[in-house]
Amino acid sequence: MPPTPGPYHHGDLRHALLREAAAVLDESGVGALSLRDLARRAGVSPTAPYHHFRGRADLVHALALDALDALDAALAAADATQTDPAGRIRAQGVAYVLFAVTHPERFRVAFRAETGGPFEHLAGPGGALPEDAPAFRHLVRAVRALTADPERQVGLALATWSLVHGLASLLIDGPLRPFARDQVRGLAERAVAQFVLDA
Amino acid sequence: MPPTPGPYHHGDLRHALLREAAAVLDESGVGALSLRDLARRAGVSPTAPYHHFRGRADLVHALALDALDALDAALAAADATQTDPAGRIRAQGVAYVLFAVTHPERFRVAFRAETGGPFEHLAGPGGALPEDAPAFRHLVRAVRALTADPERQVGLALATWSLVHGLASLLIDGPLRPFARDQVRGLAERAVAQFVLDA
DNA sequence: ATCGGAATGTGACGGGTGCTAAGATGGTCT
DNA sequence: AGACCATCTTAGCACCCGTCACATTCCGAT
Repeated sequence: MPPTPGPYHHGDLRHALLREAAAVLDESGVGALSLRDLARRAGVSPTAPYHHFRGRADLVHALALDALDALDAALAAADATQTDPAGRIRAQGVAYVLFAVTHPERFRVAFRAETGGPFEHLAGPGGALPEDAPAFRHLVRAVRALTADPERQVGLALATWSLVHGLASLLIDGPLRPFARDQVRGLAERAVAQFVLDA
Repeated sequence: MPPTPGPYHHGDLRHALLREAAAVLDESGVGALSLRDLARRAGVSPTAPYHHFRGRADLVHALALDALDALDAALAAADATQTDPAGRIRAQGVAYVLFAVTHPERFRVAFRAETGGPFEHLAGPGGALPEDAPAFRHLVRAVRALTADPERQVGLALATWSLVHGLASLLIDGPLRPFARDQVRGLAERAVAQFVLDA
């Protein structure tokens, strides 16, 4: 007899799976995720997860959305610490990089298009800024407050986001990994400052 | 009888596997790579590849090195088209982004740390620029030619690389994907130009 | 030239995974 | 009470990775 067969219906399997998945993700990376393993951890049969996710890709997709939400929240919080537009942009940039360095796996999974990333729905006509993209909208608003010139708005927003995203990526995956955690803040601040010096 | 058993020794299996792998990578992504599948394509037994690669991760690592070499070559070529330092930096930036958009899977695999990326050996003490990092050294040289101030050298090199790397990543995986191919060049040029305006 | 080691290739095996199909169980609503 | 539906289970297929012992070929040393 199985030990503690437990109730036939788990009650909240989907969230339990997501919790376990987040733990595995943080400590072993997205490659270590396995529906069967998660089922095992949740004390449920190997194929039970398929009633809550269409497949592995769907589970990863859900994690990506969560990660993007977390990043979005961190940026919103950073944005709220400042009042002047330039300060808001700088704070968001630093927060962006710090989030990536603090939660590298979450950051990676948030921007992984392989399994149908979280930006599918944004396939609008090229040329326009994705104003409502999560983790981007706060930056757009701050830039709007900084300058009224639309041309400059697009350029500044795109450049700032690219800069911090690239810095974050290089710090996580690239040749900038050796940089210690406590240097990151200074690095990010200096990088972002190059843009918003002139209001 | 198996059709055309072929010679017992393939002769050049390692390179054959790498060629097939590159093809699979380009058209289906790194996730679709399988040693057994590659062996099948090369007309060889399922475990033959293990005599040329320690495992799947090793194969991916080799592909990453190749991809990084290709990027490095593209940057060197772009660098050579210009003579003045600012022009060299701009040309490299545009080439960087164009490479990523043209060969997204190669670009991705080049900067994938999950399976022990190609930047392992660069784990030097933090704070110093990785001068000899492939795909980075040409930029460092151009920056050196632009300004003599070491502080400014570091800032400019890091910021430029971060900018183009981030732009490339966002165009490939992120919310900037809808941007059409022919807009990319202009986007990259405008972004890079914001830095090297002042010599 | 031959002999023996090293490199390369083969087949079978254990452990793991994703995913589907068919049946069992338990809430829920009329 | 009865019927329905979501949830969970068992069984099974196909694929994969990596290791093992064994076969074949090449190549250099004697």
